[in-house]
Amino acid sequence: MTIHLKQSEDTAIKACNHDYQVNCGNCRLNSICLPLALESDDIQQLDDIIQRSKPLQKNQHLYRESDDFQSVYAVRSGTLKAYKTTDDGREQVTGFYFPGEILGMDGISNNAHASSAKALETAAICEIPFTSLEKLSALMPNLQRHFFQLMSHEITEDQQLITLLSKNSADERVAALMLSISGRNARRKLSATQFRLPMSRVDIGNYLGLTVETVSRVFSRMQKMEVLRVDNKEIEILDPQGLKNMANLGS
Amino acid sequence: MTIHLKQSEDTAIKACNHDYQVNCGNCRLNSICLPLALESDDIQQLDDIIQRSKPLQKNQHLYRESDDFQSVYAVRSGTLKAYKTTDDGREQVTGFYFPGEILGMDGISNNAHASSAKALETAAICEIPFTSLEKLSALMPNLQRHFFQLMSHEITEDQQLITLLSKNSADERVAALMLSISGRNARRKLSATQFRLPMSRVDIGNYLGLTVETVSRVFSRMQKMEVLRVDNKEIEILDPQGLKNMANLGS
DNA sequence: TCTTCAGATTGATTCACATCAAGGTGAATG
DNA sequence: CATTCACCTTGATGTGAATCAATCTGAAGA
Repeated sequence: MTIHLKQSEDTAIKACNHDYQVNCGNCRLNSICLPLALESDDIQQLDDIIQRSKPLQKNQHLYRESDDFQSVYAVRSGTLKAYKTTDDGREQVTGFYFPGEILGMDGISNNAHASSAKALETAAICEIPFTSLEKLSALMPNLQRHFFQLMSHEITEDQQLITLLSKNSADERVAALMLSISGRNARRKLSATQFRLPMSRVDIGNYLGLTVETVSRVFSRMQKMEVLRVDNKEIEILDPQGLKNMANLGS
Repeated sequence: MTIHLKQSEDTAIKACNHDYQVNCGNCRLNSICLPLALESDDIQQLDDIIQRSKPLQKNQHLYRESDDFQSVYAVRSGTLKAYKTTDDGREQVTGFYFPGEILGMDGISNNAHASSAKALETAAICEIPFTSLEKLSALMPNLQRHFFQLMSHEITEDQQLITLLSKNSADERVAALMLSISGRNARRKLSATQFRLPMSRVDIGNYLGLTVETVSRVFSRMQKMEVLRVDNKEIEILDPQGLKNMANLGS
């Protein structure tokens, strides 16, 4: 069992429930989140525009496609998925967002959210009103730069996914996702080899352009090859190099 | 033959060869390009930071993956493709860029270009040094806003492509691309129904996650169904509604 | 004019993943 | 404690696009 791995984040959720005084300055994630590039007095100003409300429950929406765009959001704890609904009613998952990551930037272009975002588990969110962020950006070159970089990063991530969908096999896609989640855990000082997947097999398949059955078979195959240990949503990477080889991306 | 359709742009290329005094103020594309949101005296300031050099020849690179990031670029005439090279040497086309469109924004995130860009035909380019653009953006809220929107738009476009690759059949993908090109032509006041594809079948297939053979077969099928007339790179959309149905996106 | 060569088309065959179908598992609920 | 239901797994079969293999086309160059 890897319950203990989640402990630090669960604690964070509780802390936030009891203590609405959380701020960017003392946030455990400030080295990977928006404040990353700022001096402490600038952080204070950023902090002043950020709104923290009570946590989202599992399956609650943060925003819906075509909602008015007002804010971008930082994940403080929990995980969200972003998805678009196609005209024939099907769903396309466009991304998963972990603590320290920013979502909602696709809404800037049309002043309306281009996708929906819902919590995969209880999630605490920092809301950053966009007009305030714009004004602050004009005053703080580092913030402006950092936000440009965040958006650019989202573009490169999407391009990675495009390549994955267009060129890679089912095995490679799943391996790449596991490596991505592992890396994002490491960034937050959590285990890179043991973690709990916050999303269902359906979501994984949807995100990777595969069916549930295929995802399930890939996991079984990886387990047989002793690259991964899979126990429902608990994942242990047994052979990181093997997984990288399987992903067939970076050597 | 649809040679006359290209005439306005060919003329633009010649004008630019002979006349390096082109500027944003008198540019035919200023209503769809970066100056879009600006007053005329602001346009002048933007114009001052823009560098125009001699046109790129077919197959010349504008920048290469991992080149130092210095500038973003606006296409004044011609077409470019952006592509990434995967670690095993294969190529993934991530976008096509037509006149009035901005490319290079994926380089902001790491101060290095995340993809390469090469000209599919002779192309005139406006280079916009990014540090200058940043400074100007801090002074002109409209410019900052517009540039945020441009990046956000790139994100939503990439998400469209992700959905296309993940959910749609070969027929649907090709139909969607034809509609996209048609729409972008219309935006530039060119014919929405007759145009010349600037890219090869290989590039189309690569972009859409299909092989050349499949692309070719789809074109043949569309021709048989009298939705499209295809003569090598010359395309005529005979039945726009039929094409939309085929794309199976917006009703 | 003939040659060459890259790009495009068309047909035959194969294969990876989707689809269809049938259980299995475990957390939530009465 | 039994029931339900969402989620996951595994197996059998089908299929759309990839692959393999020719051939065609037209522009560029000798």
